[in-house]
Amino acid sequence: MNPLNLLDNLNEPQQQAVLATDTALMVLAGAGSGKTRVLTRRLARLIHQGEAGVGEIMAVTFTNKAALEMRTRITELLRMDESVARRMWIGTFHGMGARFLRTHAEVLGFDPNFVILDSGDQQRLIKRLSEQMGFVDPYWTYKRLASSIGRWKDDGLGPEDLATTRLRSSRELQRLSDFYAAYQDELRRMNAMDFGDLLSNCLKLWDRAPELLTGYQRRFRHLLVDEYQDANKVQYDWMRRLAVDGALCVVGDDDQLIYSWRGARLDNILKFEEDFPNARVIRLEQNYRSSGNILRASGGLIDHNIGRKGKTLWTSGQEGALLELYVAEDGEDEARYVTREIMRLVPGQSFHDMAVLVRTSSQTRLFEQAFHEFGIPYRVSGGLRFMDRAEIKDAVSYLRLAHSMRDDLAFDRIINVPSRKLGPKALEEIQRAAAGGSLMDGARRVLETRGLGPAALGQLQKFVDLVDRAHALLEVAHPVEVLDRLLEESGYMEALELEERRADMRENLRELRVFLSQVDDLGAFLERAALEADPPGTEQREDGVSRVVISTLHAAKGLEFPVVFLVGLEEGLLPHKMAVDEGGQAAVEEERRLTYVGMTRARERLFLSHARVRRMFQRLEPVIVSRFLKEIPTGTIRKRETVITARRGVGIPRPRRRF
DNA sequence: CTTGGAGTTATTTTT
DNA sequence: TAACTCCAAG
Repeated sequence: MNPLNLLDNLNEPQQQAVLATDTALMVLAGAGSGKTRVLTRRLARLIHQGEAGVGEIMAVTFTNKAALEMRTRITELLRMDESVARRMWIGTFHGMGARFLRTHAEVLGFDPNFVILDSGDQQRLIKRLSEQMGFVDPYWTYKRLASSIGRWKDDGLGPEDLATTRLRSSRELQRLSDFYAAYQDELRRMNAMDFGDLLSNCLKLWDRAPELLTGYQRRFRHLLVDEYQDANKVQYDWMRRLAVDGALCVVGDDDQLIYSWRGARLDNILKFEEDFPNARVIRLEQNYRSSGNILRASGGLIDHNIGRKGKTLWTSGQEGALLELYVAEDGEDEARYVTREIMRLVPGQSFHDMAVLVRTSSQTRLFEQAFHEFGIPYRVSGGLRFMDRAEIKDAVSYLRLAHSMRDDLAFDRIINVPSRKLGPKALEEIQRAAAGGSLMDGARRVLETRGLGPAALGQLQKFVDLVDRAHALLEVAHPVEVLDRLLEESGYMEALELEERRADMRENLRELRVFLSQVDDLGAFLERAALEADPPGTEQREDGVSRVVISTLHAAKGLEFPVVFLVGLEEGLLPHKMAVDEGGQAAVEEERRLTYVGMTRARERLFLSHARVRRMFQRLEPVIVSRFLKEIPTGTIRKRETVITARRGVGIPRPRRRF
């Protein structure tokens, strides 16, 4: 497009949102109202008009996918050179945080090559620490500890601030506060930060060195925040401090707030006008995505939420087809139904125009199986991610340890993988020898003092030598070579031979190798490995094959498809049992928003379904239909009769009546 | 001491 | 179903 026509094909409020750059701006953008278009045009215009240089704009998103998307669209819109586009600060909150903190790590007493812990690392550390400290409490499982600490960080609470939380007793308050503080000490000792630290340490950094903040405020002439409704306390503070009044634009939709479990607050939308008194608010309510029926159905559903700002989407488009509801016998039948419909639609639609949206990642398996059986190409997004696979984490841990010897979590993960007969007792000895230093140093000391049996010492020596050699090799060789040597000489590849899933694992490691070969700096690689669950070339798999997308509802936000299957509309799943049991009314409203997000992904056809019985763990449980289904206006849905399969009574067990 | 097997149990969503 | 704990063999 000619940059001069940046207002083409925009409606009145959209144009205003592109042009209003004199005061802070909040755009309340309903689903499908052209938000991304407005956002990219606004940025493109700022650059094109010379109101801000390419490097003076910051755009923050919540997911790497969204960041990449925005970057690509602006680059194309302005026909930017790759080298120029690179200078735009477009990324996730966490990515930006890491970037600031790497640059100024020493201000906070960290080494610039600090390690970023993912949630798995965090959990393992908390587990180890709670065992060490004798923190035993049936309620405070290490998982609960981990998620609570994460949540406190999201809420901007340090160990000293827990008094404001709802805890059972002052004794508990003290214990948790002590534990939280010990956890933070441990992170510091390891030169590590978890996800929450990437944000809260930025605030600390700016407190300690205000001139840095001033510098960045001057630098970033415009700050743009996407999916603003999902910002938590720390992200809000982060954003508010970085943006000078008038240089800020946030875009969000209270009906699509689906991350309150991570600290997102509706409050942010309400507070915006208080914190930026001159702020303008623009509402985008014309929907360009979905048919009238889909809009009416989803609008009827979301109307049942009490806590919302309220807005009414409208379209000038067609009513379109009615939604279809299918009641399946069980989960397998539901998957077969979706398969049949896809086959039926496929002459007119490409596979990649269709998506199956699920509440939990465990639901994906049924669809993968059915699609596999019927030869339907598919791609799973959300759910178990590339970087979470055991073999990938192992390989990355080897690299991490070679990169930073202080990375105790990496050490801990791989010291006995493959088995070196160095079990818990050996590790305990190493830990003792470390005496507060790193495990790597502890290992060296154990070797000096011969603090283990001869066989174990031999193995330990080999391990330490391997890491030392890899560390030295990093100076002169490409990381890929280092990885190859690590996996080969550690015996990891050999041990893989004994694994049952070795073909998969090998393939995954090969993909990791490809990804690694594309970077020239191990630090940059590890950064992305920590922050991006699915690095490019792994998740995207751009092989040109058109594939049906299977996605969790969370991962589907921001996407759209001509055909959407929203499955598992059952109590316990949607709304999820956890939300109903633990979160009460507010949590159910969030589940409703999640359903709303799913429905509004659809452009032309929306298929809903649920089963009559569902296999929960071992057991087939009778299903109660989702309350949300009843909240959808009846005139918008057509109910399809269950197709009675011939195998009924043979292959499909009937729900057993319980007494 | 380590390891593998048996038995048990608990299952959301993601940076 | 996978992830964890517990226990006995080597």
